[in-house]
Order: sequence, then C-alpha cells, then structure tokens
Amino acid sequence: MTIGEVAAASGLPAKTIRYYEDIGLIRPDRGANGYRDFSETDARKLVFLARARSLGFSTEDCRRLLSLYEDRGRASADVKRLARGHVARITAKIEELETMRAALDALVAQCHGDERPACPILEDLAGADR
Amino acid sequence: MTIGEVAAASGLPAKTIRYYEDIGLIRPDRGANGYRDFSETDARKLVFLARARSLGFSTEDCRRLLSLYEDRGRASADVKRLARGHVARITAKIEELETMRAALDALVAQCHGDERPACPILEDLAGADR
DNA sequence: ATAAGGGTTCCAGTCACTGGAAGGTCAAGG
DNA sequence: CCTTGACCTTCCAGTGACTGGAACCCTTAT
Repeated sequence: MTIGEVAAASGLPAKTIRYYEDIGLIRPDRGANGYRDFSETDARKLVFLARARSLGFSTEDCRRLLSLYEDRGRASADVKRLARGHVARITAKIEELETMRAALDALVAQCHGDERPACPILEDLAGADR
Repeated sequence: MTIGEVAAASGLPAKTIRYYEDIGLIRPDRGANGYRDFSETDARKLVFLARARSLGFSTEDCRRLLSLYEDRGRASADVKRLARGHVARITAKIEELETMRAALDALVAQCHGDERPACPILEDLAGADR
C-alpha cells in the first residue's frame, strides 16, 4: 500500500504517518522507486495509533501500547496501569479547566458588558482584591 | 526594580518575564548597566499577566486584555466578549476530555488487569469492533 | 583577589504535528 | 514522445509558551 492508501484507511494525514516513521512508531518497507510500501500490519498499527491518539495518549504512551500490543506474552495489568495513569492525567486537566471556568463564569456574570469602562473582569486580573 | 524583584512580586519566573518582553507584552526600561528596570506599572502588568495566564488566557488574549486594561475609554462589552470566547474554548476542551475519559473508563473497567495477555483496551485500540 | 549571587544574551529543546518548497515517479491522454 | 496531474520524496521552518543551559557581565562582601 502507498502512504495515500494507508492515510485513507487509517484517517491519518500522510504527513503524520511520515512523522510516525520519523519517531520510530512504524517502519514501512520501501519500494524500488523509493516510495513507502505499507504492509497490512503497518496499516493495522496506524489504525491503532489513530485510535490511541484520539483517546489522548501521548506518542510515548502509544509506543508502549504498541509494544504491548505486539507482545503476545504481555500482562493486561501493564496496559491497565498505563491507561489508569492516563485517565488520572485527564482528570487532573479537567479539574484544572473547571476551576478556571468557574472563576471566569463568576467574573463574566458580574460584568455589565455595556459601553462603559467599569469592568470586574479587568479589576480581578489587576489583582483588585487578592 | 530588577527582574528578580518583579519575579518575586508577580510570582512569574524571570525567564518568563524576559519572554514577555521578547513578545512585546511589556517594555521595561534599562539601567546604565544594561539591567532591566521595572516600573510600578510594569510590575502591575506582570501581576495582571500572571493572573490572566492562570485563568488560561492565551498570550494573544493577554495582549488584548492588557490594551483594554490600559484603555480608559474601553467598553466592558469588549472584555466580556473576549472572556466569553475563552470560556467557550475551555468548555469545548472539557467536553473533549470528558469524552475521552468516559471511553477510557469503560475500557479500564473491562480489563482484568492481571498477568494474562487478553486485554479489551488493546482490542479496542486495534479496532476490534468499530 | 575572589567568590557568591545577581544580571545579560543567545541557542536549543519541548510536543505533535503542519505548511511549504523543490523535486522525483507514474499512468493517462493527445 | 510529450505533457499534465496526481501522486510520492526529502528537508526546513513554524506553532505556543515557555524552559534549560552555556557563556559572559555587574555588584557586593569577604
């Protein structure tokens, strides 16, 4: 398969697939003309990567997940631990964003939003109270 | 004030303050020895920036917020619109992360997490069902 | 004289791509 | 045979918001 074909099959841009080769996530063969030649296995790995990335795993996590995927003797505990760590990071990020949103919502609610200059949002940013 | 003093006063690392000068958010004077010399106004701007960044505003948003802050004839509506847009981006991000977390939680719950290789997480990533 | 603890600049790296330039390859149509 | 267009190739640079480090200067105290 050419890069265009695996791109269509995996939903990943060709640029991204080349990048994944650069960082060693995949190692497609090369044809006589220098074109990359993707096997079915490569195509499956790319689908795997696309899904893992869409779940927010870092590329380093993807590397570990791929090697677990290919390791027939793996322990599912290792996969689970990795996924749990990722969930924890996502949860922390969500909490951080919710804290921001709560503060912003409160400020937005206080702001008249008219043509006058008085603005509780700017006053907060300037450190009026804290 | 020296950079170390405004860093302590604002809570921002000196490196970050130099970076903010690089991108034109602040323009401190220079002393005879070449050292930056921060005015009270600069110090106030840095506090403002630290707070705005902690609320997740981008540096470009910060630039706009600073110019509104300094514009005595501003309309609070402009500030509010900017803040609302930011809240919308945060909300979208939270939803994206919640979607990921829900999918991951479901997978983690299904995984035995023992020393056997069978793993619903990897099966999902490989595209078992979808 | 020197050492410590500021300050300065500039360069490189982070993460995961993305855009663009310059050029090679291939199949189809005139 | 030539061209056109759609592919493919490599390499370089940029994104955002810093952060680390090297190499060097300034000030004060010992």
